[in-house]
Parts: sequence; structure tokens; C-alpha cells
Amino acid sequence: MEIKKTFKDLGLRMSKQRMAVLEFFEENKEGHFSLNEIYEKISQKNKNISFTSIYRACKLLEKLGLIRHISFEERHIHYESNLTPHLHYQCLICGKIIEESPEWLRELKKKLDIKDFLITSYRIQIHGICKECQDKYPEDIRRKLRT
Amino acid sequence: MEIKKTFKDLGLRMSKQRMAVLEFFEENKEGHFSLNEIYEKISQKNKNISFTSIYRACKLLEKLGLIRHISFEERHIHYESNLTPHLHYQCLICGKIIEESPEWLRELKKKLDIKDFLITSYRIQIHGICKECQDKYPEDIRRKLRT
DNA sequence: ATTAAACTTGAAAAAATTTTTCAACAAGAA
DNA sequence: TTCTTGTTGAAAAATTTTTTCAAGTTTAAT
Repeated sequence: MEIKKTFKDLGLRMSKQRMAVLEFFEENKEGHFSLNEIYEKISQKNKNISFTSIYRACKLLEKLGLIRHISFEERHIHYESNLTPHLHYQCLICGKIIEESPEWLRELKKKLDIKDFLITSYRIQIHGICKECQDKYPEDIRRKLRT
Repeated sequence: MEIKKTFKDLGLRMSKQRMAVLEFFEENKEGHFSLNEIYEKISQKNKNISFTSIYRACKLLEKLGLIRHISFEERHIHYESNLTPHLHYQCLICGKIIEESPEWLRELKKKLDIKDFLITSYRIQIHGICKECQDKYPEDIRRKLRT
């Protein structure tokens, strides 16, 4: 298992708390979760893990390039697995998120390469207005804008 | 001025506070700023504007597609002007940000288009490890990882 | 299996950031 | 100018993020 070697090389220890967070992202490759959501979901299975440990494990796993964080309209951080690059389209009005994984995304990584930088993850977020919100009457949009 | 028409159509008013924030981003097309930074910089010029107004103006301008928010290693939100698409490379270890604007970025927008979604902005963030941090001894990296 | 050294955890407090409230004010239309 | 309605500011509230430090674990060596 490659992760264990990385931990060892860096003098880090594989505690059961970190393991739980790693497993969580292995089981949840698709979604993106706030720290609280991760905490709650892990707590349902394994009671012996604190919010603080989740917080720290996520920060660590991000630095190791295993997960990445992302921020949507709600201002708190979400984390997601770093395995499947995809696009996030988010509507600025209603907040809805549409995910896409087009073919050309695979070629993009080569283009992103620059000298002297070791890429561990990348993400593309697109903002705009979804069909439903485009169709809304100005009054509805106006109300949303003020919130 | 097109923005004024948008405001009018939506029943929004062009207050001097909103104007100040708009001007701020016109004068600062390049950087990305936390709400506090925006507040402090605007306050230096124009004393009659509260943090709350900056907060609300930024949320509004983002929904109108004029600015966009972005979150780096520090977890609070930064805003940046929506005029010049560019890439952000951030080192996961030291936090340093490298910005690039390669030629091919212009063609990307067409590829991003999907049905029924009106794009107002997009951004690409790349994470990894910079040259300097790659060269560091494990001890230094280890220390950073624990922070 | 023990032990020592170093790393990690958990609970709580602290810090920082974001959001709401509501009375007073201001912009824009008539 | 006046009226209607949108906006502001200050403070409080809510939420989220981060630190602290004593106690507990992990790992490697004995």
C-alpha cells in the first residue's frame, strides 16, 4: 500500500482516525462534503473519532494530494476525492451544481504542466445561470439577489 | 454604462457603496482579496462604507457575474475580478501562488459550453508542490504537514 | 513483549469569518 | 419635492476554523 509508505517516509503515523478518513473518501469518490458532513457520516460507523481529528486529517490528506478542497456558494469548505477530475457547473442564483466529465478533460493535464511544479490535483469550476433560473421572472431573480 | 442598466432592470439601486466596490475591482483587475482586505483598502479612500456593505456588494456582484470568489489554502473567501481568466498554481506545502495565462486558455471557454447553462465565469486551480518545497529535506516538509 | 521517543488525539476554548436583524437612511420614479 | 422601496450600518448572532495541552497511541528498537 503506497500511502503507508508515504506516511512512513514523512514520519507520519497511520492512526485509525486517519484511516477512517481515508476510507471515507475511498467509499465516497463522487461527492463533496463539508467537514461536518464527513464528521457525521464517519461517526455513524465509528464512534471514536473527534471533529478535530477529521479537520486535521483532511488538511493533511489535502497536502499529500489525496483529496482536495473546493468552495461553492456556501462559504465553508468542502472536500472531495482527488481521483476523478470533473467539471463543476454551479448556478449563481439557485446554487445548483451540475457535474460533467467530458472526454477532452483527460488531455488537459498535459497542458497544465509547467516547469518546476509537481501537480497533485486540479479543478475547474464554472459559474453561471442555469436554464430554470434564466426562465424565471425578474422578480424571482431579484429576490434571490438580495439574499 | 451597461451595469447601470442591469441594475435598473433588476430593480437594484446603484448606491455609492456598491459603486465603490465596483471601482475597487476595476482598479484591481489582477489580485484576489479577502473581504477584510477589500474593506481596508476601500476605507482608506472612502470612509463612509461599512464591512457589511462590502460583504453584501461582493455577494451581489458575484451573482451578477462581475466578480468571482476563490478559496486558497487559507480557508476564507477571496474575491477577484472576472475579467481575465488565468490559472492559479498553488503549492500545498508553502502556500505560494503562481499565476499563468497561457494562450490555449482562450479556446477553453468553447469547450466548457454545455446546453442550457449561461456561463459567467470559470476558473482553474491547480495544486501541487513547488520547486523549492520539492527540494526541501523531509524534516521541513514534515513540519509543514503537521501545521 | 517492553520501553522510550515522538507523534496524534480529544475536548474545550479561542479566533476568525460569515450572516442576520432592524431602525434609519437614500435612490429613483413620478 | 414626495413617495415608495431598496440599501445601509452597527451590533449581535451564528457558523466555521484553528489552537492548546494533557493524555493516549504508534512505531522502532531493545
